[in-house]
Amino acid sequence: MSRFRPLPRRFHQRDAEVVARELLGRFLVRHVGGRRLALRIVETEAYLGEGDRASHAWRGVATRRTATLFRAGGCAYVYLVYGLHHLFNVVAGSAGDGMAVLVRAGEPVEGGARMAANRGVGWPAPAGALAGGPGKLAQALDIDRRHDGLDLAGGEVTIARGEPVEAARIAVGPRIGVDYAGEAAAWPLRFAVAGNPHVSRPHPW
DNA sequence: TCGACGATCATCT
DNA sequence: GATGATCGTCGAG
Repeated sequence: MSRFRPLPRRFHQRDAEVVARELLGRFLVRHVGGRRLALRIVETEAYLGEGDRASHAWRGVATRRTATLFRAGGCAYVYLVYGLHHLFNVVAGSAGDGMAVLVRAGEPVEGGARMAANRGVGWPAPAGALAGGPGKLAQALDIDRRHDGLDLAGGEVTIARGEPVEAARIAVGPRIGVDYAGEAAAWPLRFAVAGNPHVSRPHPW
């Protein structure tokens, strides 16, 4: 009996913006090598699919890389950026939507020492050093393209229940690193737990 | 087949 | 604030 109970698949099968808000405060749990690593999600971004130029799905058709992005909500979408970093997303919506939520930052709640080792930093680590950014988060949890397409309702990587964050405590702003996306770059689709020190950029709002 | 370019991070000035 | 690392993916030819 675990303190981490997975959320049902239908939790993720809603609009990406709703899922992005409601993922705050939940747990991202990784089972590896007989150990359990867990983060409390404190920062997310929504990618709306076709029509959202910042999304890998903006043209509306699946490519080799984006095939899992078009599946039904509740599975992982993991890819490599800049030839260096893996980014972990939760696929949202229904099959064909191409919607997803990028998990940008988390607060370590279990397995911190192991995450520090995965990251190559000392332990204890300062806030944000382990998972204060999407590339760091994936590295801390040893997540890479092997996990692309995995069901998040139970298995190596799961999203578990936690205390949802009330709307008044959610900071909203434009997404990071999508300046190329024209009008969509300014859309307020980045969500964070206001004032949380593990967020990927210090007091961005 | 080739060229351009990232949903980033660490390190430098 | 600026820059280099580093490679899979995609669209053009």
